[in-house]
Formats: sequence, structure tokens, C-alpha cells
Amino acid sequence: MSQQAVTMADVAKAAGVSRTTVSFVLNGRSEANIPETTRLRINQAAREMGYRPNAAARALASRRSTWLGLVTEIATSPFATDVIKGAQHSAWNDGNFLLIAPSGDELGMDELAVEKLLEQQVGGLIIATTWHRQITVPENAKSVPCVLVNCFDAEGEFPSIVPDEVGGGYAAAQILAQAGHTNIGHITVTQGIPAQIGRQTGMKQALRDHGINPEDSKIVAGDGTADSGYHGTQELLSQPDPPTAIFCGNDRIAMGAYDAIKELGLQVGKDISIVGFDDQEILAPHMRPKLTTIALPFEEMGMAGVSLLNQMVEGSPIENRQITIGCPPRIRSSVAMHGRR
Amino acid sequence: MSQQAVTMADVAKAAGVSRTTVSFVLNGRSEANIPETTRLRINQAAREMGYRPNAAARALASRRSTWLGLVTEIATSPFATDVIKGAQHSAWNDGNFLLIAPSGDELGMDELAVEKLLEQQVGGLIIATTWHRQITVPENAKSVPCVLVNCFDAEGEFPSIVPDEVGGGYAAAQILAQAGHTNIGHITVTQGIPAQIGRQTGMKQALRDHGINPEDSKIVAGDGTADSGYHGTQELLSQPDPPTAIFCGNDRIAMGAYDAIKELGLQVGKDISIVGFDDQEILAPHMRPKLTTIALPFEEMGMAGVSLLNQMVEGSPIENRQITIGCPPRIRSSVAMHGRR
DNA sequence: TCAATTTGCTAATACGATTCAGCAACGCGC
DNA sequence: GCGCGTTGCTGAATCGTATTAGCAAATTGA
Repeated sequence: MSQQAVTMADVAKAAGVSRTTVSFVLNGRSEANIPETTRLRINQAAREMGYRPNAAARALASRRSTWLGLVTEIATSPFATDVIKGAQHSAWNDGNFLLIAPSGDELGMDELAVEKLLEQQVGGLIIATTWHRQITVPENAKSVPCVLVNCFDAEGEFPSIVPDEVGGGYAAAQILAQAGHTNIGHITVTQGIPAQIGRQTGMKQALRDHGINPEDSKIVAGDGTADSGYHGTQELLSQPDPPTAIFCGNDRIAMGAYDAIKELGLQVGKDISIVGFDDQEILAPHMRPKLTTIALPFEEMGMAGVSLLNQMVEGSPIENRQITIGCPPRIRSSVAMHGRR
Repeated sequence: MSQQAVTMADVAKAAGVSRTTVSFVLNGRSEANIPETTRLRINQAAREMGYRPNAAARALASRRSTWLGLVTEIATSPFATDVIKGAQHSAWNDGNFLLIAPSGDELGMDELAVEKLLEQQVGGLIIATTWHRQITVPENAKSVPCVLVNCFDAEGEFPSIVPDEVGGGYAAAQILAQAGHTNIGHITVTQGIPAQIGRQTGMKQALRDHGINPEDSKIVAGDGTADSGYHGTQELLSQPDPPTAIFCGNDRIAMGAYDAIKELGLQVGKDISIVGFDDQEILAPHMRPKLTTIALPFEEMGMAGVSLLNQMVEGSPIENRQITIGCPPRIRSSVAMHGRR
């Protein structure tokens, strides 16, 4: 199989020095001052012999590892990709590896996942969810530094990274208000979750700041599906004084809204303006017209999570235990100016 | 940090046996016949003391690891999720861990990724791409068993798992033919890639098998975007004898097709039938009407890849070096019966 | 009853690194 | 010519497990 024979001892013999010296040189330890000539000799020997460090041995001997664990619901959503992407990116740049374990539906699965990761000697843990919510963290996760991404625990015991739902909702409504709309409808995502509450709160605040009475805007409760967007839009537009703009709680709702609007013979981005939320990569930029929406910063959250985790692993004190990542607007073509054309 | 003190030696002392015995018991080695009583005593001691095996030490001592490496373009596409999901699932069930390394755009990045994975002592490698194509495998990947997923090398040196594009194209056209359509248009994905060639080939075969002359069906070259689907559909429908059904090379093309059709005042799934390809999770089931499409079996490919890799790692001979995974149709509501209503 | 086998364990070594303690040689100041 | 600091290394212990070889006691077979 792998003819992996060449170890530090081999390199040491070839270079005519001790294993210790090889270790120092290959790890670039400057405190043991090895002269340039020896250094070169060792490096060259290592290269020529095809020396490859053994991470397992290194982890064992040094009592620290280059592995971080990521527990995530890999099964459910395309969002997971982005968190993984960000986390992976950040970890890779620090020379760390991400071990991914599946978060399960069944009770106790998370605990098992964490246990398995701990066996692998991970130096720290990230627990990530695909939708922003409160979770209960498995007990054993406390054995190592642990950061929550896109979720939080009831006691606030763990540092966590969450999206700024309120700010995002504010931005969405602001885009519409600044385009001159004063009658703005809203179709929410599932009732009671942080996304719904935060986005709605932000929207109302933005309306107020732009001199619009939030009580005047009609809000219909959706459930995050395209269907609910379709029916919600029909409901909004069949009112006596229908809105000229709709803030859809997510992109899929916006997708349904598009269909309802087109069926009524109206044009999105002209007769009715739409703003979504999430910025789903394979959806929003491909809708017709392209959807103006608010991005969920999954990748940034993944990166921030790993970066925070790294600080904790290194033992540096952390100042901010609850980090909120902004949700940036993505301006495309689904919003029209209103009333002052 | 972690008070991780309890080792096999500790358990051994507590149970009043040797380390060897503990090792045998905890690893369930039956050839060394340890009586039930001792076994229980050791297991209980281990549990009470919170013993947790050290994977690094185990890997070092046993000269084999429970890690498999996955090199993938994590950055680009939601498809990567599914491969990871399948691979992860399969690996997890075998007690293995997946180490994921990013495949880079820059030349030599893959080699670096592989090198890093080899340092981690992975027992095998999977190289996966987000779109089906030929690749050149980094030289160092040959140090361990290696399987290609959704790609292949020119020489066929590595076992590979690819989707059955031809079968998928066949299924797509068959769905339309069986619904009574005889004038079927096609909008392709990017010219020259396996997806385009395979799907088109399969389509023509299906038409022939259903007594339709493939030369009669108009094919327009797209590039995989919704825009190309939009314009391609306009082109097809503005012909003298426009098709009653369109096989779209992928779901995004179908998305553009929907828009073009609706703009013409026609109804998808009634006036014009549409079949897509890919079955993008957040797209196809949410379109209106829901899109009938052919699924790309990424998850299965990931699973098959790991499973094949495992066989190779264990040294069992493999019979099938080039595995093709079927692309199953997902029947939804975008296809109408034609001509015999 | 004695040899042979089985049962139930243990001692010792190995895996491939890291790391601590220390040592020989050399230069330097006085 | 002595003490001292620096330079340039090395030896040995250690990490936590797996594994081979083997041993004492108990059991079995004849």
C-alpha cells in the first residue's frame, strides 16, 4: 500500500544529526539556534527522501491537535454548505482541519457526534444549525472550547454567532421606503422563530424611521414555503388598498409572490416591488426579474465561528461572547421607484 | 483545558488488570478469551472513569487510521453538499471520519490539499467535482487508494463514480414522448461537456425508440443559465411549428423557460410541457407548477464513492472500476398529456 | 497420574513524533 | 589561565495505544 517508511529518524540519519535537531529544523523552532548550513542539509534530505510528517504522532506527542470539530445538520439545507465553506476556509488557513459530524434528529445523536469528535482529539467544537434557533448543547461539549453558529443556548453559556435578523429586516423595509413606497406588505416566515420575530421587528423600526405607521402595513403569516408566498400575495393584493411593495420573509416566499403577481397580469419590479431574504444562491439571482434580497451571511458566520474558536483554543481572552453578523442587502431588479416617477 | 487524564493504563489499574487486557476488551477482540466477569469489570471501570479512546494514539500504534480524505470544490455549488452528505453518511456508518480539503482553482492547489490529507494519515482519498468532467489527478494521490466522484481521469487509471447522463436524458425524453408529445425541443447546457453530450444522446435514443425522428426536434444551444433558458424558449416557440414540450438541460434553464412561457400568456404543464435536469432541491419542487425533472444522484455517488474506497482500503478486490449511477426521474406537475386528451 | 491443551491473562516493545535537560566546544574578558 | 556565556547540538523520556510472544494455572485426555 503506502510505502510510508521515511520518518524523522531516517531523515536524521541521512543528514547525520539527531532526531531532535530534525524536529527543530522542520518545525522552524528558532530558539534552538541551528546554523543555516545544517538547516539546509536537513531540509534537503527531508525533501529528497519524501519525508511526510505524521499528524497522528505529532498530535500524540505534542498533546495538541490541528483538528476542529463541526457538528451540523448536513442533511437538510444548502445553507450548511456555506457554513462549512466558511469554517473550512478559515480553518484551512490556520493549518487546521475540520472534522464534520452529522447532527441527528434523534435524541442523543448530537451527544454521540460530539463524543466521536472528542475521541478524535479535536481542540475545539463548532455546533451549527441550518436555521437560526435556540438549542440545548450536549453536556460533553463542555470538555473543549465550543462555539455556536446560527444558534444559541438558553443560558448564554456558550459564545455564539448569529445573523442580525433585525438589521436585515430593517434594511429590507428601508430599501422599499427609500424607493418611495408607503404601503408595504409583509409575508412572514414560520411564526415565533428568531427569523420571523427579528425581521418583523426590524421592518417596523424602519417604517417608523421613515415616517410610516407600522400599524398601516398589512402582515400575513406565512410558513416559509413558496406556496405561502403565493397565497399570501394573493391575500395582500386582493385588499381594498393593496400594497405597492411586499417584503417577503424569505426568497422562497418571494418566488411564490412572483407567481401570484404574474398571474394577476402585473409585473414584478414595476407594478409591485419585492424584497426577499436569505439570498439563496441558486434562486435569487436567477429569478426574473432578479430578486433584491437580504443575504444571510452563512459563510461569514462559519469563518467567524472558527476564528473565535481558535482564539479560545489558544487561550486568549475573548471580549465578545455574542457576535452578530450583519445581513447585507443585495440590490437587484425587483424594486421599482414609487410615487415620484 | 481538557482534564483528559484517564487512559487505558488508568482503567487497567482500576480494574486490576493489565493494559493489554483492557485493550482487548475495549476493542472486542474475541480471540483472546477474556471471561465475561473480567469483561464487565473493565467495561464498567472505563465507563465510570469516563475513559475516552485517543484516536491519535490508536492511529499511531495500529498504523491505520479511521480517516478518509475528501477533496472537493466546496466553494462553488450546492451540489457539493450532497456529495459530502452521502460520503459523510457512509463514512460515519463505517466508523470513519471524513477530512475535507478544498480543491482550488489555482494550479497545484489540489496537490497541496492531497499532501495535507496524506499528512493526516488518511487511509484513502476521494476526489469529487461539482460538475461532471475529466480531470487530471495530482500525482501524490497515488500514495493511497483513491476514488473519483463525478469526474474521471483520461487514462481510466482510477476507479470513478459518475452519473448516467445518457440514461437521464433518455428518461427525460421518454417522459415527454409517453405523454404523447412528438414535437419536442431541447435547450442544452454548455456545449461539449459530458452532461450536454450524454443528455442529448439519451434524448435522441429515446425519441428513436418511440418512433420519433430525432432530426425533427429542434435543439438550441444554451449555457446552463436561466437566461439561456429564457431566450432559448423564446427561440423555440417563435418557430413556424413550435414544440409542445421542451427538455431543458438543467433546472435553471427550466426556470428561464417558465418565465418565457408565462410571458407569452401560455401555461406550463398545460400548453407547454417542461422537463428539467438536476433536481435542485430548493428550486424544482418550489416552481409553479412544480418541475418534473431528472435527479442527479449526488448523495448516492458520495455514498458509492466511500463504499468503494472502503473496499479498496481493506484490500478486497474490486470488480467494477467505472461505476455509473442512475439518474431517477422526479415526476411533478410540469408535463401535460398531449394529443389524446 | 502425567502430558497436552486451553484459559486468562501480562510484559515488553513499537509507533513517530515532541520536548526537557544537559553537554562539549568555543570565544571572550580580565 | 580561569570562569562564563553562547553556539550547536544530543539523549532520553514521553504521549496513549496496539500487538506479539509467552507464561502460569486450570482443565482435559488417555
